[in-house]
Amino acid sequence: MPLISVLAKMEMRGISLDTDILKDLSLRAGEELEVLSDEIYRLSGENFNINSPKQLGEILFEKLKLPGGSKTKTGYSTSSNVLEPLKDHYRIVSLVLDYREINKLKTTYLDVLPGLIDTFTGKLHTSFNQMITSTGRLSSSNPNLQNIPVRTEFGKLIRKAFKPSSEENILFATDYSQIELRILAHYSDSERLIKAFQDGRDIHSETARDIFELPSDAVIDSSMRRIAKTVNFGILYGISDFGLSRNLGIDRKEAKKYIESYFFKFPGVKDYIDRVILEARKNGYVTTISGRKRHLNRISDRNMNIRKGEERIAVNAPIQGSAADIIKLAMIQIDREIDDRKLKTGMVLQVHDELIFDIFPGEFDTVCRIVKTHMEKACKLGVPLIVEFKKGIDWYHMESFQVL
DNA sequence: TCGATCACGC
DNA sequence: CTCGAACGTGATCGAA
Repeated sequence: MPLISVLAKMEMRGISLDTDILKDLSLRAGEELEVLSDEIYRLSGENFNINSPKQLGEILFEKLKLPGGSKTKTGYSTSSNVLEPLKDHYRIVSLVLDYREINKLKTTYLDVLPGLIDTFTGKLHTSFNQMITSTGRLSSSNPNLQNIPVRTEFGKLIRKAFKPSSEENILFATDYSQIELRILAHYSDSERLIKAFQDGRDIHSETARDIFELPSDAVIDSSMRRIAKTVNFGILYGISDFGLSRNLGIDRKEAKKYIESYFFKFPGVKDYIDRVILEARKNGYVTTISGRKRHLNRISDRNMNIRKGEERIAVNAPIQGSAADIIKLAMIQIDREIDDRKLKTGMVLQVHDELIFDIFPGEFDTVCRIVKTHMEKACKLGVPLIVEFKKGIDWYHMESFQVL
């Protein structure tokens, strides 16, 4: 039953890393940083440490008098939340954001990962920690391979360096489709949510139709879908009108309207939230689908900030934690079957709702079946669990495909 | 050495 | 009227 041996095997197996690719990217990043910092200094009229939020804040908000005053006790906030709205009006802000992105990638990944390759195995070996998180998720450290960039194009290039263990092998990635929203559908027993998943519909577009009160055949444009997607994520995290308004860049009134119409259309979700908070107050903890507890000792605290914070945790922990339970069960079963069949293919990474395998020649079809079956049947919910598949010669060139 | 800030992932 | 997303790891700054 234990997961620990599965994790141990993954850690020992490691993953191949092409350091030439990272060295090349690091060089490019260095040149780009040079150009960006020169231009930032020119526009500032002086040299300073761009990596120092204190110095940067003083340059932007005192010397150059950009709008957007102080925010923290230590001085001006220069977080991307603050800088993002300014970047179209002030070139220096746009350059700073670019600098931050490139510098992050260079110092956290490009210049660090090659030095962590094990001299004996020639591979990268992470540590998967089971005893760290409060929800039951795994964490990964030294190096953290659960936060390899994917969002920006330059960041995604880093994934070209992650390769299967030989030229003949294939990298294979599977991920649960919307597992947390499916768990919410299961717990809330929301008729509309369950129906949407049973019919295999795009859940964010469906949500958009509901909160904007559109007919079921209405075409959903990208901005409506984006709003609905943010609302869905907000629900999972224990939503508030303030949080949603900040995330969508709209005023609080409007955010409140979205939330109200969401709860009107998905009353089961509203009930779930109320129910899980009451449960936390009564028991002092909430539980996941396999019975893991998250203690919430301050759920009835007099301080509203603390209380609201605990309530958000009460809403989110059963969802995030159950997703963690489910993928762990799948990992154990997949590992056992690979072992029983004496296959050489091995699991190499887990990224919360995603598994990555190093597939050996001749084992592809077998492994696809095994992984699909165990992931989709790991837990019986009120909605189907669906898994999506990708394969490729490295972690960048991944192509979707169907497993029947 | 360590808290604060920032940014990467889900 | 407060504060303000859930869960992590890690690089860097700068005060202690």
